[in-house]
Amino acid sequence: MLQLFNTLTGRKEEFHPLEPGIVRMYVCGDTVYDYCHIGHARSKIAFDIVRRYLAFSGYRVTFVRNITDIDDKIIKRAAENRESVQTLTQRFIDAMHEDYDRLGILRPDFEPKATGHIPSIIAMTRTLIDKNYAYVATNGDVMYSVSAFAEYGQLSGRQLGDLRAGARVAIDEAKRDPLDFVLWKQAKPGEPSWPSPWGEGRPGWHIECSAMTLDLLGTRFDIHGGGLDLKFPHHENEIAQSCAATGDRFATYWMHNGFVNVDNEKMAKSVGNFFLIRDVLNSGRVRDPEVLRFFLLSSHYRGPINYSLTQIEQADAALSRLYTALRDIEPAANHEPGDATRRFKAAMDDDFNTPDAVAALQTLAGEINRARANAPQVAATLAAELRHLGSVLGVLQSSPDAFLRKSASAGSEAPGGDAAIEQLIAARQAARKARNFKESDRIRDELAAAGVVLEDKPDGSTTWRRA
RNA sequence: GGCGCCGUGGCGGAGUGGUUACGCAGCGGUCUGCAAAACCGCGUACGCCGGUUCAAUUCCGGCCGGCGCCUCCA
Repeated sequence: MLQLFNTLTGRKEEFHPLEPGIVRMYVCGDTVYDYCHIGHARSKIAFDIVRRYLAFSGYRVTFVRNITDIDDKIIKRAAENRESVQTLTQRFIDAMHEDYDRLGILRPDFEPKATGHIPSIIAMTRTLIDKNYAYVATNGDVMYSVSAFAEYGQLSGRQLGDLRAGARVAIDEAKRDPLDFVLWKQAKPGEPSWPSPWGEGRPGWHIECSAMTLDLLGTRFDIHGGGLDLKFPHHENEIAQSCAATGDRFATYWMHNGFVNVDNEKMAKSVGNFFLIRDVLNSGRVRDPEVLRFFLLSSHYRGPINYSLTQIEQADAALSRLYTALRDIEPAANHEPGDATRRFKAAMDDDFNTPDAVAALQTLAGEINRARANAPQVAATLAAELRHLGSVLGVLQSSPDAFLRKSASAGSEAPGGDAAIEQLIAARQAARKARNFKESDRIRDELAAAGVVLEDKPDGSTTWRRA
């Protein structure tokens, strides 16, 4: 039985979808004005795992992840670049897809854009005004009145009074309450805008998610996810909007992933300590995108994770061990779920405990290594199990040799490529056959200097990988 | 100021009221022409101080240290 930590209640709860066997989930996506960094990757991978595991567990999953393609930062950046908002956002949407595809993050079933749901946004805003949850402020913006929603603060555990006492609440003359937030914003000259009952304008940030979930998932759905930083105010405001507008309960389970830190500090655009996904993947220090993915799975999704090259190297070593176990084994066509699968499921059922799930894979790799010499059929069966479980985490999807022969250390490429390596290995084989070990060791040293590690097998053949 | 999280062995990182996490690194061994990989074995743990308990890293309280949200943010 799957248990997941529900941020709304602060407890681990048994997971019961609204409709048996069917899960509908929504995850907050990105604002597309720049390239995605490792922090974005973590959130997307965390919920990609949730989705994959739910499907693995037999649920039919509808997965929605939005794109925020209109907001202040986008307008500002487009103006700086002297390009249209549409050109800018499309460029970064394409880049986002490229990055996420490389990381094995499955495309959502629906990937709505805010600008594609303007009529629903306007309709919901009108409903909120009609129900007295919203008002037109003195500056023409439509504001949500937080004091009208009795449950405001339930997700983030905050009291309105405490929030008002906070020193950092912006003072805005147009608001009746400093905590009120914008639903519909009056357009300034030259800004992208849409006609509305309140004049030309554009949506505020929070209303888009409420409108898109309503359009695609209805008034109630099972899981709503996003980064911890979205818990307040974004998700709090979504609840206030959706519950007030529809009278329904919105999402049953709220899930929030922890941050990626650098030197123990949150990775963020505003701090400037961020690493872009594409820069990391292209740095030459990451053998394969799966390494970055595996690194992000090495700690629990709710806790913080510290990004560093040392961590990446350790992830590379650990994942390479799994691939090494799969090498030279043809996985069996079928396999019965064994101890590893039971442990894997138990771990994942416990609020998606990926570190423990990975430990199950490592233990399985050890079993394969022990079985491979004396019980090849057993090894083939276990290898199939390992690959299958790996697919739930989105790793172990390459061929072992292809993975292990990629380089994890930039600048140590052997000249001439793989063909040259094979030639040198053949020359070394000849020297070994003639028991000219001085020459064979010389060739091995030469290859080692180029980052190529040789492994002689019992049958006399030699395989290779990159360090 | 309000709300919340964290502190596990050299590095990461799960977990548990009494029994092996797991990986990386290290040490010893097996295998190997020598290596590599693999396998076998080994080592240094649970921030500090109290309390509860037959027993606490694991529950409770306090302290110290680190971090997050309260403003855009995955």
